[in-house]
Amino acid sequence: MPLKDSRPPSSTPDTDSLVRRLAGPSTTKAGLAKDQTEINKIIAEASKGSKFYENEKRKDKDLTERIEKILKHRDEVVKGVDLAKVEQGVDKLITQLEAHRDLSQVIVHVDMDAFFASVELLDNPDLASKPFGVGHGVLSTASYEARKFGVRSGMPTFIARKLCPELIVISSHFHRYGEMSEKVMAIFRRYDPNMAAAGCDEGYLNITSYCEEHSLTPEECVSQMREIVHQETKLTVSAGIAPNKNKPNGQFKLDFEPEAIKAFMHDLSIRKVPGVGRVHERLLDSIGIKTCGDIFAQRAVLSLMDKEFGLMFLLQAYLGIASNVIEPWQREERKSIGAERTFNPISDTVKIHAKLEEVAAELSGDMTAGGWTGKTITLKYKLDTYKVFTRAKSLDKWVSTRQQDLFALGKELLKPELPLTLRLIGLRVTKLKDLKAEAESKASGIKRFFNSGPADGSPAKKRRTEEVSAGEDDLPQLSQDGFATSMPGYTDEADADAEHLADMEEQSGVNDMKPASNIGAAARPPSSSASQRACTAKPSSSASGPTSPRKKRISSSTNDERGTSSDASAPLLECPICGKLLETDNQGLNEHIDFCLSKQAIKEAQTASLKPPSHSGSSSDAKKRGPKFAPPKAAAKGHGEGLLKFRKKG
DNA sequence: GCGGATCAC
DNA sequence: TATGGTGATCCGC
Repeated sequence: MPLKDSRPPSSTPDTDSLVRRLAGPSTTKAGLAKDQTEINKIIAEASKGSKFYENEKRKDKDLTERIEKILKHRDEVVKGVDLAKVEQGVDKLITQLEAHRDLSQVIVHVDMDAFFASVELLDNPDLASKPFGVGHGVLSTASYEARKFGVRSGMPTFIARKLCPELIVISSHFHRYGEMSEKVMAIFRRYDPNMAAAGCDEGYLNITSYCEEHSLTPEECVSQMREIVHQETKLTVSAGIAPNKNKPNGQFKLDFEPEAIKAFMHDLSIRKVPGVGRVHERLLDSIGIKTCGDIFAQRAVLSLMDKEFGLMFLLQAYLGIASNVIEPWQREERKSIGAERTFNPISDTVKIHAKLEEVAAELSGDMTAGGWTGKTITLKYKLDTYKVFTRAKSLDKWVSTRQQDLFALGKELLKPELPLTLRLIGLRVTKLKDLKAEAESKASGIKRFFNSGPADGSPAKKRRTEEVSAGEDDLPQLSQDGFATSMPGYTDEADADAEHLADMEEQSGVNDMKPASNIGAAARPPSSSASQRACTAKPSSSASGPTSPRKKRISSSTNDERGTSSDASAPLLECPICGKLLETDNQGLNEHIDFCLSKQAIKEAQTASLKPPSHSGSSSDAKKRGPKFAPPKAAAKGHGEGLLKFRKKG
């Protein structure tokens, strides 16, 4: 496209939102320091004119238009409505949520500091105090020194060098990260055998039992744990007891008091709430919400526009309430398996097929090693313009795991799309079937079933049980030779630090980042992610105790049938959302609430307890169209590890 | 069931 | 020169 752009670079100044967008998703936020705007400008300048830049510009424009529509819709919806009355309804909901806050569990969010960079430092002390990054075309992490220049994970190296000319770029050593990750996770498991790993450098622990049994305060317990990690691995880890986390090498505990929690949330950027990314941040900003505290002031609008904003989700953020159930990720939870690869743009169909074949080979290997098959196959491709498309097909039978068959299916899906100029191609299989479980159950009468013991719903108790039966041997993978080429997720605390360090590098203890995750007794369910999957070498096994300890976790997702589980025993509690009486303990109730916060449930709760005057909208709302905005209700649970695998290079 | 979006890591 | 990979969820149709 020899298209010329006739305008001088300066004639069309980038909008603020575009400049920020170009800075990358990992710019967690926080009022950008002065430096940050300067840095963003440099990044935007370096990107200017590229296809990537044009694509970001397009997305930014789309979002801007979407926001305009939302505001218009808001003005319409608010018209003639008694907002005070709507607020009263929301206040009732808040009261109910508050009444069921569970502060009984001590949840810790642990996060290794600049993980990849720290491991590299162990192996090469010469790097100490030097600005360096790890990665190939894109950095997966940056040392603290490099972050001072604005270098972040996820940043292309050519831009990183513009920000920091002396930057040292070294390649990744995933095998090492995997080894170290295992060591650290093993230490965490001493404190909570049921911990949930979130990527290879993060995790959530419920230390309630450990503290009791060892007569330790949460702070003592976590200090000790961090010290042991340091002694045994020379790596530092930050931890947040309750809500936030601090780093580097910091530790923070929030008082387990509703008021303290709300005060903490009040000034916390909405962007730090798990589930709120760059897009939702802008949408919320458009109606005056920048911090969790702002949610309260806008509750009437949020209630009237629940569909767009997700009222219950935001109220929980405002209150600092979230799930406090920590469980290791389980194999049954897997929903898809796939592979994709980026390359320099290709138009030649023969060459595109060659790439597709490589991807098919990789997927085949992963499916075979993991013991998976499925019923639906999805082709994904990204044009050289960065626009992404998917094409799927569901079969009558299980997808073959053979490379040639996957390749053939991929070609079939791709055919009607050609000709194309692509920069990425991928394949994914969903509607999975677990071949290992099947083989196992056939072989022996495995009893992987829940002995549903309702009474022991408390995580604390579960913890004790621990039955780790280790079965699993899977192991696999092994990379042959390998060199890991794929970028394993960035992670490493991705972001934030850069900006914070810029203005607060000194004070090591305070800088929270991320999330408001485990507020109070609520920990953010570690989300899924396989992020640094490539890093752990032998994953599975150790990881979670395979045998599913049972317990079927509640999915919190949309419409599952509402638990009719009326087990016996336990007191009766009323769910604030659905009003249902449950025979369970507080913990069980919390789980139910998570689960209950589905679209349907929210709707019921609102009409039942809110009842906005005019806007009762019956059902006509449906057509209201409009941009959608519904953050994950309860956040997914995290996996963490079972899927780490080793990638090889091709 | 499909495709686009958004998000986490 | 040049901007990742894996997996999940939600929504509209």
